[in-house]
Amino acid sequence: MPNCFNFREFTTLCPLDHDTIIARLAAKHFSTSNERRRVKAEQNLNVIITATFELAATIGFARMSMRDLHKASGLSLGGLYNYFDSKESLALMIADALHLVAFEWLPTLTDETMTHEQQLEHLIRGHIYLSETLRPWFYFVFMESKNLPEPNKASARSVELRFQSLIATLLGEDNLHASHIMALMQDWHVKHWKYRSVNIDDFADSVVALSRHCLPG
Amino acid sequence: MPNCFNFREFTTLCPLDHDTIIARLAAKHFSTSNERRRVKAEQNLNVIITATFELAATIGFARMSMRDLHKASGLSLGGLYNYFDSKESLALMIADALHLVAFEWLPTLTDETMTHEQQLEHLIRGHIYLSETLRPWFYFVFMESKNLPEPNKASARSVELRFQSLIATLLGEDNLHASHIMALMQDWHVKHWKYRSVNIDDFADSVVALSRHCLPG
DNA sequence: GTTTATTGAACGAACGTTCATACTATTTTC
DNA sequence: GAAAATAGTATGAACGTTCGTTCAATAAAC
Repeated sequence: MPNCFNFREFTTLCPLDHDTIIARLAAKHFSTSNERRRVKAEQNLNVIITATFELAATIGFARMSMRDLHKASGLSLGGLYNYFDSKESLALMIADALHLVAFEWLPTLTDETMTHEQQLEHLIRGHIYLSETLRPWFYFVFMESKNLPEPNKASARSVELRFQSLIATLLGEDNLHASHIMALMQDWHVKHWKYRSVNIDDFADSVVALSRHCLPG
Repeated sequence: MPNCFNFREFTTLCPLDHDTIIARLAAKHFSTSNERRRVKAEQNLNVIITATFELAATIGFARMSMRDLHKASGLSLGGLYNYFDSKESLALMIADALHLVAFEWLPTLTDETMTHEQQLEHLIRGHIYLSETLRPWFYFVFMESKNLPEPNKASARSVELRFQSLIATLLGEDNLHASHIMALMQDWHVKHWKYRSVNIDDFADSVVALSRHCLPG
């Protein structure tokens, strides 16, 4: 694992975390105005989204009722609707926020001065470490995207395919191997119950090592 | 790919397919009695489960209403309840049937006379090919298990871990690499929209080749 | 004629959403 | 600086709909 970042180093170089995304969402939907109000809006948005993640992970987003969310967040039933237009739009807001923020930033981890092997390692570690920092977001989007309305489902797939193409290019346009690497990386958040006792750097090392066998030549 | 089965050969040697599982379910819930009735019960169970797979794949099982299922299956609203006790028990029936039938049979593909490398290949191809034959079952269980009641969720995880242990043993108790191989195999049904134009034997070849790098020594 | 299976209207509960009302800061008026 | 006016936010009872499920009535099978 020489000359590449580990998880600890990643957290210092990555500008994205849960609070950052919440702040951007709050800024987008509750434009400037008063400072005290902005802080309050951020707090409320935070508890709403955090509670949504917990409920969706245990009983599923579709089974989660607004009354569940009201009880879990502490906000009143009607008050929730100051932060989204409908239950469905809440899911869309979360999915859009992750896609915009995460998958625009990840490709900036590489540049053309690096070897393909180095770029591959940066993308893999970047993806795994970011999916740990934003694990509830990644898990929610993975699980709930499949029954979003068609345009949003298509957009989620296109985001995934775009990242996969990035990897495929490094492998000499080998999309099958690129799919394999995607599956390996995503397993960290999709099946996280398996990895409770696994160190994330060990996991990333292992995926990177396997991915080297996918390089051409 | 010498001395191991491909998908075509697999379909001739595997005793399990969609109709087999339906027949077992029908036999279990509609004991002997009349022959004509048994056939009718099998047909109805078939359309119910097939319609459930389609609806769950598009809008999700939780969003699927009994009226949706009634329209899609052609059975009356009340008539559905001759085949299960509640909506939830329908999901449980499907999950239990797959677990019982598939994961008890898969381990019979190997025996101790084979090398570890051969056993590994048999298990991997067996899993991938079976998940193709029973793709709607595998996809449904993968997607819906996570929000089943706790005992059933735990049982689904234990079934998965049991199969993973089988692989880990072949790798010298390397559970991390065994997890990787599970993730690679499952990608075939979890992200099948990616593999529309991929030949299943090519896919299995690729996973087997990667898995060889996980063998010790 | 008796048994078995099917039907869909009807039920109560729970759903997402709304809105008149109450509250709490901030601004304006004197 | 106190009082009044204004604007922004929070509340939860109430609304119409849809949900999973039941069951008296009906049809089919033996």
